[in-house]
Amino acid sequence: MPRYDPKRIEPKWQAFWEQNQTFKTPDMPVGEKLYVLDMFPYPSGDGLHMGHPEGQTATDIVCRYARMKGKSVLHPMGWDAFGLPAEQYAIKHKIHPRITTTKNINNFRRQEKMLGFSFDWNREFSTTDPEYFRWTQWIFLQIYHAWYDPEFVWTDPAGKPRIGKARRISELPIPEEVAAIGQEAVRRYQDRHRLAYQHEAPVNWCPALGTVLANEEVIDGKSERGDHPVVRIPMRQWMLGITQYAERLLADLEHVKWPESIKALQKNWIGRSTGAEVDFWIGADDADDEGMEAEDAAAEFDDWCEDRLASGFPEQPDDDVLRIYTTRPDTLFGATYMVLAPEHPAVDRLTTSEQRAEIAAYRLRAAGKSDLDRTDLCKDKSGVFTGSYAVNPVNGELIPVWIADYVLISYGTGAIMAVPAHDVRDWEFAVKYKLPIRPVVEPPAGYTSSREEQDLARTVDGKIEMPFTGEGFAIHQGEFDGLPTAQFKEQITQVLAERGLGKKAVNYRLRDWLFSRQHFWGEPFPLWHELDAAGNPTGLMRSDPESALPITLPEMNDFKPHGRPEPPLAEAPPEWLYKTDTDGVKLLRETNTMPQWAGSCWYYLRFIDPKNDTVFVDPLKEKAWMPVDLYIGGAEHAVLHLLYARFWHKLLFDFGYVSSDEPFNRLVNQGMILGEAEITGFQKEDGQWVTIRDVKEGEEGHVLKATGEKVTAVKLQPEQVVKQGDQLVLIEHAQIAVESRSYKMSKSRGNVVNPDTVIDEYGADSARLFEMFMGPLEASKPWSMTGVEGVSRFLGRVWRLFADDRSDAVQLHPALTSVEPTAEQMRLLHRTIFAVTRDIDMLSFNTAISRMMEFVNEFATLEPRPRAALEPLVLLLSPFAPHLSEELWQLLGHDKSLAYEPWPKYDPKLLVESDVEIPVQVNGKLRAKVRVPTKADQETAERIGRADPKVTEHLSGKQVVKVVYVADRLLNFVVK
RNA sequence: GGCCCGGUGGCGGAAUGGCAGACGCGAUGGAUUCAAAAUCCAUUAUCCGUAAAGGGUGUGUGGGUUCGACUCCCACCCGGGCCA
Repeated sequence: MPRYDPKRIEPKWQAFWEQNQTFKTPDMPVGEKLYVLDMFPYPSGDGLHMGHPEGQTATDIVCRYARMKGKSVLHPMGWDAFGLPAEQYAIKHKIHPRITTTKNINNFRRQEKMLGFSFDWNREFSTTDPEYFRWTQWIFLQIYHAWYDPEFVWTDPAGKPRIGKARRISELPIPEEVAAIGQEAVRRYQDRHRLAYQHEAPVNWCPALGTVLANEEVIDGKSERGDHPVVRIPMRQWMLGITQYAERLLADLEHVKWPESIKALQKNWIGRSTGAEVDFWIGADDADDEGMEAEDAAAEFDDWCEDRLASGFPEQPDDDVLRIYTTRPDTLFGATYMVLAPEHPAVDRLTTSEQRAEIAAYRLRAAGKSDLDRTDLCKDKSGVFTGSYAVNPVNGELIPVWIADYVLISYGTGAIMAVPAHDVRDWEFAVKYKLPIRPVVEPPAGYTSSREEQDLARTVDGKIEMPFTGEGFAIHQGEFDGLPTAQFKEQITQVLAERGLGKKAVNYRLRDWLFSRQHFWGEPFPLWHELDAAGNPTGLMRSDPESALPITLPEMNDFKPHGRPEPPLAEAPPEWLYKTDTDGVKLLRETNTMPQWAGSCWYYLRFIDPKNDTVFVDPLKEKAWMPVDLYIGGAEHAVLHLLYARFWHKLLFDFGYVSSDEPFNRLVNQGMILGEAEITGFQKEDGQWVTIRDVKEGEEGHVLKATGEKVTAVKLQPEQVVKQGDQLVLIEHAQIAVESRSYKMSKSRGNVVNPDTVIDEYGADSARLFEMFMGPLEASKPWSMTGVEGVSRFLGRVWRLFADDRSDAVQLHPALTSVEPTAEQMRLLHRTIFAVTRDIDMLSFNTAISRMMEFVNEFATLEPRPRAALEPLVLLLSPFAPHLSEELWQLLGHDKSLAYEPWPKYDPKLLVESDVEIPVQVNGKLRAKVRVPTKADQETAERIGRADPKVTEHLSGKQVVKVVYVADRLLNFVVK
């Protein structure tokens, strides 16, 4: 009596697919191509979590379906295996990351194979394979040897005119004065313009752990592990010039089929704003002259203005000005002070001797804070006066220059003009330090202040004052009074530009990409530092030739922190670290490694041509398979991975290495799978229950809102609670409301569901089917073991539909015969084919499964069963539950795999019935249902409708004012 | 604080202007069985009605548009995510 037995069926078909290379993809597509990609998994030591099979089942369904529709499908899998966790594990357990990585990959592969996905495993690779990172390094060299020419006019291979392009560094025009100095000056000039360049940037250095931490490992200025203080210290870093692509990364979002929410996230991240750059004069830097004498200053300022009128606004600001960026140049007249970031280079020269000590102390404190802490609006603003003044270019007024950590060196120019009347942060700061506040914009009539503005209200001389940050009309600005903000912005920018004092500017929140990490387990840079005779770096670089790639990691067994912020590779053996070039110059290898993002920036290209050892991807194959048609993964990569990959892709496009300007045409984010729902009640120490509204989550566990008294969370069973109104309450104490929600799966919460367990108990087909049946792909949904049991029961019913579970051998069910299906059965079949096909096309897998359940429910107990009507179900089900379907297909007497069997077609004629039941409403209320011929005209429908006794009753004595009739949908009488 | 997503039975969800609750879980009753597992059948939003027939209410709250609103518009409340 063979029951549905996934343990027998699933390994059998997995072996079959592997032996027969069922899913091997041809080098070049035959006919229509479809490239379906899952986001690159990081093979962690924990194995797959339930989110992996969710997105991957969705892509697998799409792929299996597309193959049956005759498309050439590329569906690969590989591993994003460089990264911190393996290295930290290595430090702790003294096991080389290569070993743990291999072990983790093997475990991941085993789990993936157990789920029966139709990947072409011949294309598998890991980012840690030298043959892969050889090309990661090669692409880095393309970036390194490039500069961005924003004005370059060209035509792309598709014939589209374009402006702006990455070009070879050798094509960079060298200014004559630079060329005149000599070759070294030219090299340094080129280095400043490369798309990969070095820069002193702050890193999160944790002295106690003796290591540099990633931003996400720092929480509130402390290390995530160990809670040790973290300081921001400047270190030489590699940066990639992604900001050069900001405009294209923004504009091209319009051309991809991505969720609007993800596009919005990327747009926010890029953060384009328009405004003006304006120079505030601070006087020439005289060592002996501290501060400005008012009269002298006025005269010198006039001279400076005249010079500027003649010379125009310079590209780079001179030392005698502070350049600021503002989105509100219309408020220049309201600027009453300036603020520099504590790290701003002009701080030293502006600081007067009496302020020096205070400034120094403040800068030290600011270094200990992260950017996040500094910009947090809830925090108190703080700052220190430098003792110096700058001149407001629009009115010649002297205004004090402060430093404050709410201004970030990395945003805009690192300096702002402060307009307290029209900016909440400036307002807070001005109020605190008693700086003048001067309104220059009047709110439009009927304006109500925002809550944020109201929160800052203060009373001066009996009048309430608060900042106004919106747009309005200019006041107290002489000739400009009355101008609306938008218009005034334009005009003042124009005026500043004419006088050489400012210019229109576009600014991005997006920063250049900090591309170096002080870690061992990453791709080495193919770069060398030149050393002088004394062994010190000269600042000049040499790159490895392409023939030297891959640059592999040195053999090292000790990665423990050495107490200095330099990377672990600085401790590498000398033969790896040093060499002498052919011209006798001594070289030191770059010891930073690339960030984990690097490997995932281009893996989708390598899958197209994974074994190629002459190019990173063959151009013909690239053109044939790209772009990725469907890309599914978690929303956690909405910004960084997708932005970085798009950036690399555009650069490769500029150089003609790839044929499309965007890599991922359609993107879908699968929702998170949460743990099973938990019901939680709260008890005080004396065991008294407290209602959820009185409880809040404190620093350590839950506390009472009113008193802060600790309460204990108690896990409850569903039988202990009952729904009352819109809340759940205890059955025993109806006034006590409890909490019911599902949490993200996490080890600490102990609610993690392991795919291995689910497969062991119910089989891969049930696991896959349930993940799809739970709800819409994009939604977050709680896991449920009884739910898996439900779909498992469904598969059992499908099994018994075809297989005889009472015989000893596996054989067809005797009730399955060649009996002619009825018209009604054929209509159900074709409606099911139609619905399942449409739902797969819309990635609406949960409803597709429902339709198949309805179909099966209809036939499950029928005897005899018409084989002709049932056989197509196996094909419909096969993308969802491939093992069971293959087994049934074989049982039905087919000797080939169904993987390439044509997808069932529906007959549109069979979708419509001869007559249809429609609701009859009177004044919008349902009163009867009547059967009318399909597509009946209104007259017929109305006649049948009126004839219904219920309708007659509701119409009697009333006057019908209107009849609404929608064919096949409804009939509605509007009566008085 | 900003942006985004969501709020429908005991639970997951279906319906995107036209019969609210498809499908599944859970629950209840029954059949089969010596018994169980498995399987099958029936009921299952809620209130009024002894029951049936029938009727009222109902998609977070309040308003609006419409013959008709879970669906569209406005305001608010709550939950989640991302960013600050």
